[in-house]
Amino acid sequence: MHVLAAHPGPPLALLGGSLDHRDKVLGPTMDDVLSQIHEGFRLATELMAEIPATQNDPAYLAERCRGIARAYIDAVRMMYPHGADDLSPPAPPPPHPFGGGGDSHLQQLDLLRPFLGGGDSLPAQFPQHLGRLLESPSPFGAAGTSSSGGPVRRQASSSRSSPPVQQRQHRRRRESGERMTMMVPVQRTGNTDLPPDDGYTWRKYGQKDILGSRYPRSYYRCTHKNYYGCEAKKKVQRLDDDPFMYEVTYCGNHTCLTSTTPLLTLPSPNTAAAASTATATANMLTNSPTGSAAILASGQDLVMAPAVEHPAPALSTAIQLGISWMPSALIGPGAAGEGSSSGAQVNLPAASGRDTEYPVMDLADAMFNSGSSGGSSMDAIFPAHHHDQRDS
DNA sequence: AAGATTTGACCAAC
DNA sequence: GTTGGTCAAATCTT
Repeated sequence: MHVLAAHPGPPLALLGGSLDHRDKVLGPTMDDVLSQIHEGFRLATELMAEIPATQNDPAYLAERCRGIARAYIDAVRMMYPHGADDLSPPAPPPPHPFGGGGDSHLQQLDLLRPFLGGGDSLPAQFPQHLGRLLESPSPFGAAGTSSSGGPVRRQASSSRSSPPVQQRQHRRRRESGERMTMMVPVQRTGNTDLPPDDGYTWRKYGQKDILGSRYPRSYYRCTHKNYYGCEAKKKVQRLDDDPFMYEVTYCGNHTCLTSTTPLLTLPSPNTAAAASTATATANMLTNSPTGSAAILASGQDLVMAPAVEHPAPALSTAIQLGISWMPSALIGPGAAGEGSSSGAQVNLPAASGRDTEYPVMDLADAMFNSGSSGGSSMDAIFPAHHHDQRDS
């Protein structure tokens, strides 16, 4: 369903003209394009098989990623050999009310770049603002949002009594440490009051009405705080002027290895359900709470926020996160069907027994299909997933 | 029963 | 004094 070849209709047409037409002008054939995409997939598959043995060799992995990137970019060039204009659909779909749309193709490529290697792999016709966006290194890490369980309603307890002040622990405020803010769209389906999932497990520990803000701010800390001493926290606040967007501020690093969980998803028939996940994941791909830069999405454009000074996490984490865009089938069956917010465990791929039904074709499909239905094509890359937060 | 959420209170930074 | 971040008992969900 997500295979490019299975989408001869509107999606490809949105790419600036049918390939059939291009064929008539001596351009590459559709078979050529598909072959190129298959090549990218083949390379990606090889890489996945090699990861267990090469995960400690970033140089090698980077080069392999570049090779994969080149394959897909070549596919793009086959379809758009004439420059930047060809990268944009002739009639871009209207922006999605939840923040998607617009330059989705470019954004998708852009968001992938940190994984794809050096800048020389990208088409020269990339818009300048995207180029600037891509200049910063790509820290891996996670960010996110999600809390387990749905909203709970109860009567305020008036009988509660506070403990003596002497028993209160010292509380710090306004930590000056690392922090990163990003804008994340709300979930398009289901309970849109829930902030999007980011793959980590969070526990809400507070909510506060913020002066001048219509919506309260929620405070989360890592679920694994007690077990691993993980000090990662985040604040989630809905924007006044854009109720469909959350401002998520991450503070601290995740030190809980078990929760460095990328969004691992299986393709879902309901691809539109993954808008927030897609964005959250996309943000993960380019940022991290410990990263060097933060992306703030303003409208449809991603805007780079001032960098923060933190090293990228361990390579193992990077790999885990890095493969989140990879064919879900390569990531192992355990990655699918998790609960509703986060906590999926990474299952690094076993070289055998893979189901290659959805792989990079999904990626290519999403890259090349803007979707006239209005949904972000990133959905196809990061389909809806539901995993249970409660992991402890 | 265990774990997560809600929510008023506390407290430090402005 | 105000505000934002955190605590922790009560409550809810699984």
